[in-house]
Amino acid sequence: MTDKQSKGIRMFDPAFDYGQLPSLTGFLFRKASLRTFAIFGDAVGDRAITPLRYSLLEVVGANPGLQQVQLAGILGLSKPAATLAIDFWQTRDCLSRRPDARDRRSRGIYLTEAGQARLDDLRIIIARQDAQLTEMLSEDELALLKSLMQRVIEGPVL
Amino acid sequence: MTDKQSKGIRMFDPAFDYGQLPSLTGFLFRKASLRTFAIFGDAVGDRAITPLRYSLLEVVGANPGLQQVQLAGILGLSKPAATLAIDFWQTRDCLSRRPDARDRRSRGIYLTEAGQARLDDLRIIIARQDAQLTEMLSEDELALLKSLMQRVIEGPVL
DNA sequence: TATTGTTATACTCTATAACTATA
DNA sequence: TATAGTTATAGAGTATAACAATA
Repeated sequence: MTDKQSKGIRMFDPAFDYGQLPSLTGFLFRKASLRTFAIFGDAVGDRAITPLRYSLLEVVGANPGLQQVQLAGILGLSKPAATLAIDFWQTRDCLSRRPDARDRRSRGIYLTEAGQARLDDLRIIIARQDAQLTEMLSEDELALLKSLMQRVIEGPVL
Repeated sequence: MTDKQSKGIRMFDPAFDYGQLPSLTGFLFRKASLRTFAIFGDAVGDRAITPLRYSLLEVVGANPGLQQVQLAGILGLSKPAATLAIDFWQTRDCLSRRPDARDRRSRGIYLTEAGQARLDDLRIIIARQDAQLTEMLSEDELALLKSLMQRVIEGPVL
């Protein structure tokens, strides 16, 4: 690979045959995720701030005081992975662990002032890069894409 | 997490606020990829056969005799990662490395007979699981989703 | 006994660097 | 000198198991 910038990542090389891959919706999702991840990194600048870590900050901001096990559940992480993700932001003075008076085993997770400021910044940067990701679609097409994606994500009604 | 089956993975817990995450197309792609990966695993049975490893088999099947560096480029892998992915299938008698008469440094990658049979099986299983992934969409909606996804993946025309 | 959170440990995946053999 | 492929090694990221404190 000669170019690490997202613009340089070619998704399909027309010189080769990809078999049935391009006809698989799941394969398209994976490719779209890769492009998302690439331009996410370009936009945020700091490669340490991954989509997962940003998600953690976003969820804490929207639900102050959650327990670590709850955060682990929401983000689909094991307890140790949640511990480390929280450590990441606490090291950077963006999150704090506060003792819970009612259950002294658990600790509520909160944004610090710096964390709130960081989140405010990131929300803007990331909303902008997300718009860039879909800039080739009209407003109607984007709304349609999102509603179709939502249905696929939620899965079949059993 | 109490249920590792794909059906048991709930994508959004209505008890919590996800901030701006659900409005980000990139976040939806990531969720859709996770669901794809989960039901891929369920469908294939063998957890060692990842989407990447299946992709390798598919590309080799469609382009017999490619060099390893070419495969690495197509799949977005480093050379060592390509070596290991090819090793994986060679160990299972599905791929073979054949010397290239014109350049004795390189080796062409080919499906073995067993590899062709394995690929034939996998293609069917995976096409079926892919259809399952989008079973809540009509044929027209699915076609629309795919064409929108294609455009997002290809990126802006610069 | 069960649960919250941390630490210890191991596994997978991927990368870069160093190496061999060719070109 | 440069390239194809392998091996050595290291760094993320994640998981399970064991542990301490508390319920």
